[in-house]
Amino acid sequence: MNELTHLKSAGLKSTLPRLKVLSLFESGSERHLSAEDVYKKLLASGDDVGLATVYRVLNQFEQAGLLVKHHFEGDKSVFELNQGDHHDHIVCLQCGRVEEFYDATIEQRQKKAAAERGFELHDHSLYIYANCVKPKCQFRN
Amino acid sequence: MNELTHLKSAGLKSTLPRLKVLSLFESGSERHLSAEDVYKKLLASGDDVGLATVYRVLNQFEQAGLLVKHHFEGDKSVFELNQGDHHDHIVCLQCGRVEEFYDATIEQRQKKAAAERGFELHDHSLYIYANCVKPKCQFRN
DNA sequence: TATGCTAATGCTAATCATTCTCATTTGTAA
DNA sequence: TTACAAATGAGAATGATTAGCATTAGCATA
Repeated sequence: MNELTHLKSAGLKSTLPRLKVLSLFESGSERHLSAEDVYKKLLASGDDVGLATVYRVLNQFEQAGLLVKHHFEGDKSVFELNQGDHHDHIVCLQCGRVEEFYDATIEQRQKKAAAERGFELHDHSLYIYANCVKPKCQFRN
Repeated sequence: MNELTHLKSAGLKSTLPRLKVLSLFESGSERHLSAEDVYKKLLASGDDVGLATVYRVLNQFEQAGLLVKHHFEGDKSVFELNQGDHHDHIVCLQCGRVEEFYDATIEQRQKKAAAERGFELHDHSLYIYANCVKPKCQFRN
């Protein structure tokens, strides 16, 4: 299933801005991008889409299930391609690097915690804030 | 250790706005309050402090370790008294009710997940979004 | 392939939470 | 009581995100 099909099946017209945003995520240079990031990257590559459009498209893609939105510490939200595999995130407080992880036990205990208290689990967000170490960590970007 | 001592040991002058904010949290009518909430409650009880002061005081209290700040889904942050016991939160998507829980296994697996990937865990945030059921849930407030 | 309609885009202005500025007021230590 | 730094209050400023609206571009049809 390619970009075009993705858009169609989400009931979205295949427009230039949408294709560009989508292929930016699929190019995979960086997995987690904010609206601002996307906007700048597109400008840098000569494609000029409006910032408002970027916001709109990102939200539509999230609704359509093509992207997932996250709120890391701080204010702005970031998006990543939805590849069907749920995972949580570890964020380096110094360099901002993000690593993904999945822990079946944690998932299961959450479900249990909710159930025991009479809640029907809908969703959850788990972010681990940490410091990564020498080779990988590029202090403050 | 009373309010005054708390403030002093945090290097904060004992001022009227600070005492009022602190006792609001200690009165315990509601555990999780946003800056706006605090502001309105103070106004309602005849104490008029500026909104800017509320924000300042809340942040100082957080730095001082008297309060803990959370970012539930949505935009505004909420604060709660820091009683030393770390816990996570389940938030009802319908009525907004918040319940706290602690799961040692989850805590431990998080530490493990970070360590295995070469991170030094500093902090984490875990929110479960769910729907609570009949008796307790007051749909949409 | 040309036409028309609706959805999409791109500005700019508006919102909302939060922070900053700065003149005025208030704790507090001498 | 005095003096001074720290704290407050009001409103302006900020930063991310959204809304409003005139213009443009997909896309289905003739």
